[in-house]
Amino acid sequence: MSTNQELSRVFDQMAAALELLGANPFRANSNERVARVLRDMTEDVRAFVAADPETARRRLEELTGIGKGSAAKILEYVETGKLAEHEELMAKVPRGLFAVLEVPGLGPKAVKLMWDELGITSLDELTARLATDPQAVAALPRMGMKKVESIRKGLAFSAHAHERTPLGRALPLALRLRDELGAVPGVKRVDYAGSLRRGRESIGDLDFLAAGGDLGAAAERFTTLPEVTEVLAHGDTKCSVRLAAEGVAIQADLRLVPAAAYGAALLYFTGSREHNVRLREIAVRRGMRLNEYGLFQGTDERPQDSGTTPVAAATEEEIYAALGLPYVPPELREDRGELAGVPARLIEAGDVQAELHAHTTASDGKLSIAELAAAARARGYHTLAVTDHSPSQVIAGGLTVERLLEHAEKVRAADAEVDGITILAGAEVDVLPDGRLDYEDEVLARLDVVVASPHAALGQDPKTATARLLKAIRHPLVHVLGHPTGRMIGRRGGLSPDMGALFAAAARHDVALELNANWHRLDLRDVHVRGALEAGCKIALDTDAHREADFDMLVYGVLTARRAGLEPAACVTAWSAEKLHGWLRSKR
DNA sequence: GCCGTTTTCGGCCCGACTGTTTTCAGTCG
Repeated sequence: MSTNQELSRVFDQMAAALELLGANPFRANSNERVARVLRDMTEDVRAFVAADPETARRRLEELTGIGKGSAAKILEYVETGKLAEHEELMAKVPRGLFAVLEVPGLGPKAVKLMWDELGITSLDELTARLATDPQAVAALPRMGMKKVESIRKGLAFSAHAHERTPLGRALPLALRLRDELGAVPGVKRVDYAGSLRRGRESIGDLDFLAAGGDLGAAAERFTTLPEVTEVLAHGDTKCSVRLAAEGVAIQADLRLVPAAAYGAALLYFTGSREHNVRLREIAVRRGMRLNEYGLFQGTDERPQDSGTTPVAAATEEEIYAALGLPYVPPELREDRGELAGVPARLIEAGDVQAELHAHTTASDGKLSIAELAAAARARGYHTLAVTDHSPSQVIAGGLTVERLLEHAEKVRAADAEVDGITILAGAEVDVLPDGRLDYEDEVLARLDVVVASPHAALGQDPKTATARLLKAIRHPLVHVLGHPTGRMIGRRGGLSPDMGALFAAAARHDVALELNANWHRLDLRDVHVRGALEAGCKIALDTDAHREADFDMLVYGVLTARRAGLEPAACVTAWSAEKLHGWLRSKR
């Protein structure tokens, strides 16, 4: 685990402990915020504290959400490996209570009450007490048998409560359901919102929003879809169901909203929660009130109930404008400083014109050179690099030097034959555990494109991993560092190198960092792409295609890239043929 | 604990829903 991850856990634990001890809730909240800022940071705190502690302290204090107190705590933890306040708090709160706090329906007040009055300090103790003596729990203030029942249900559900669905499974399902709902007569508009609309790499549940005439029909359709396994709620303005389809089990909500307030509702249900909080704070400062019904003049409670006409409500754009803010695309709504300014134009799928990372049947792909080229050309690409695996990838059919050179000949022959696209001879060469590459330099020099990627020894410690990847970046024949961490979402964490050092080296040596669009990977991840851009790096948005349908993975990479603020100019695969080819040749 | 284009002190987003209540606290998103 990186130091940033360790620290964000420390602050999260302090926040939970403060809640359980009944401290000032705003103090607990600010610890949570520090945890989030640390999670989103692209730089390794350990590295920049080591470089110069006083500069580090000043730069930490400049971050919104981190003040003098928290900055000092971060330094204390990095320099000594522990934090006195954290240890004091952990000594006061039994460890098992943190798991109890995770049970849906149980919050800090109820957990503290059961701890104080009944001595319950773990999930096991809670389960046992509910089995043997539910009346004792029901008799506590503001409890009752219904509350006991809901805790029982929450306990049964809590093992799965935090499971998230990968973006690549959630998006196709959501698109299909959106189209089904949109086809219901009377429905004028349907969108998915929530973390899916923001393009997060994994999704908690699906949120749909509908407006139009007969919304009862939309609700009826939604709750009787063939994928529905359970209807959780079916009201006038909201329906909730559980869905199972294509290996995905997920909760989905449909909200029915009036067309006049569609933008306010879309803004509200898209989130993130933290972004919405910032917007409402700005509204209050300007003497207005923002909720899911609109932006209202004045700060009265529930202005929508008194028939007040909102200042803005129909579209998201007019709400941002009325707040005096730039329109923020959904992917950037994470309270990571987006209200201070957004990129002029985020990258779109249509901007991508080249694929620099793709495999054929020569290694582990499913397409011939000609088929791969046809698939790339069909998507309007001007350039395709054929980059099969190197010898260390035995399972993937990595090519020996002899086979590689033969393969490159065939690629060049295909390039001469096929019109409308340039086919380049390349390789995805392994970055070996010690940072050497899997082909000799004289072999690499004969290729048009070299993508260097780590595949093995992904459990290396951060220091070794940093040295390994730096060596690959400094190699003069490398164009792209492929899926730099090697992580697989939900399966393995991959390498945790010092990203700041990688970004600085990649910028200096003119190596593009890959954003691998395959939804199992999304590597680099969003915050790392952002860090890379801040350091002046180029990004190669690639699909790592092994079969035709893999080209469609681009959409996941684009969403991730947009979350990082990527503009077309910084993306080598969005460049014109002339510019891209010139850059590739500059390394030969 | 953090923050400031009204503030360095006194605030800190907003509404729905549930279950417990005679007016509202707790939880959730």
